[in-house]
Amino acid sequence: MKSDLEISETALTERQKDVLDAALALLVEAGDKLTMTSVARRASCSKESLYKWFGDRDGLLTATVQWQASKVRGVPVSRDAFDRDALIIGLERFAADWLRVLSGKISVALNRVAVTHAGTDKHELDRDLGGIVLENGPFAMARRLEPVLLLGREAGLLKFEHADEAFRTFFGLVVRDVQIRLLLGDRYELSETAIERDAKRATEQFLILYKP
Amino acid sequence: MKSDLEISETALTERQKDVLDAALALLVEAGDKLTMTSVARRASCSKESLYKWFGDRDGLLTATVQWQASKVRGVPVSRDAFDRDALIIGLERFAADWLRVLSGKISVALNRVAVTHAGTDKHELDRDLGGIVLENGPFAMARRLEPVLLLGREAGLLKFEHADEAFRTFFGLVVRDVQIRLLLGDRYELSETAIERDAKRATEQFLILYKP
DNA sequence: ACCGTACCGTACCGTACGTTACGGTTGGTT
DNA sequence: AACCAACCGTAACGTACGGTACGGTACGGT
Repeated sequence: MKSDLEISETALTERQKDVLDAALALLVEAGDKLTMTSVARRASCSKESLYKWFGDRDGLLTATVQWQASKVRGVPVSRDAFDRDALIIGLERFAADWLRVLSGKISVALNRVAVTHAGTDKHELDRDLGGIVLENGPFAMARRLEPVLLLGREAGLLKFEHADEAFRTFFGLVVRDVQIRLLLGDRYELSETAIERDAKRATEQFLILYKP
Repeated sequence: MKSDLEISETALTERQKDVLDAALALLVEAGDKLTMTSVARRASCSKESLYKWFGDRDGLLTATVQWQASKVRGVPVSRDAFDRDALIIGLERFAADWLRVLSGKISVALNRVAVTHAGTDKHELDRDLGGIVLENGPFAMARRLEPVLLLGREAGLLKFEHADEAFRTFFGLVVRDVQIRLLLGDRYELSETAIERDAKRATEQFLILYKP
């Protein structure tokens, strides 16, 4: 191993990453009917290795979700030159990024399996798919957006009491019924132009609601 | 049979309704790990009857979802004396009703199983759980809200181009991240006062965005 | 009294899949 | 060369569960 300094970290070998990518692809194609055998076959590895590396089926699913989550890290926002245009650009980019992720096949598949799992007890085990998705989805978005909102307020461009409330309203304006419709299997293509249009609209509406 | 005139209709006997209520309760408790045997035991009926009445497991699930859907019919809005207050009352009541339903255990359980099902191919079979939930959830809400919005515009209280777009914004302002968080298993209690507060807030925000 | 219908309870079957076990191959170390 | 660890492929095991079959009971009609 190269750097084993982290405390209790992933430390995935390349081989294991390949396996997780295979599992991810399978999850997108086949949903939760993904089977250990199918993953082994797809990744050209033995089931024994799967069990050695990931413990059991849940461990594999968890590792897969975390692996995908580790791939989508957001980009921060620079603090200097923060004026109204910068705020608008920032919000629009957030909204568009979010819609793009949300409507992607991978996100839909992952959210589906996490929702499915959230129904079957055995929560609290910190290996909790729903928690992981929540943590890397809405919550991560909130954390990333919060500094932007605070900067906006600091600069006198926004007015709100709690950043959390403001974020959740922005979330609603951006996502609307898109996610639930996709999760429920509604055919719903979101073109790039539609995404950008929606991002602009949500941002405009947000600015109206939270203008000083 | 009493009246076999309908083409392909529900025509549930009382006994069958009892069974579906049992299935519903089980679905709330156990999620999708509901098994034919458990339903039979809970409802004190034989598996043979389950298969005779509902065909197979999917048929039972579909019937259960439809049965629940048939129970929550909305109340219409009267057309006369439609002023600004009536509009506000109407919107707030819609929002509060919706939040109440949405955050209920039954709704969460049903949406979970529908999302799970939406991942497993065999769509398009018109016996489509996702479609049913969508139809009786967001789409039904849209149909119920549309006349209110149109009345509001007619009365010069609202300004919008497409009622659908306006509805979806209202949806976003009301639901925000509540539903996805609940579906993903986030502990999130929504008290009655919180519901009413949120309904008011969403309505206010909506009126600001769509004022003439 | 006899029969048909509808139903309950339960035993049973087939299969899919999670999990384990094992024999064989490869590649690096001594 | 000998050895060992890691891994592949596959066969096998156990079980949960969807689906079916069948015997037994209650009841209304004739």
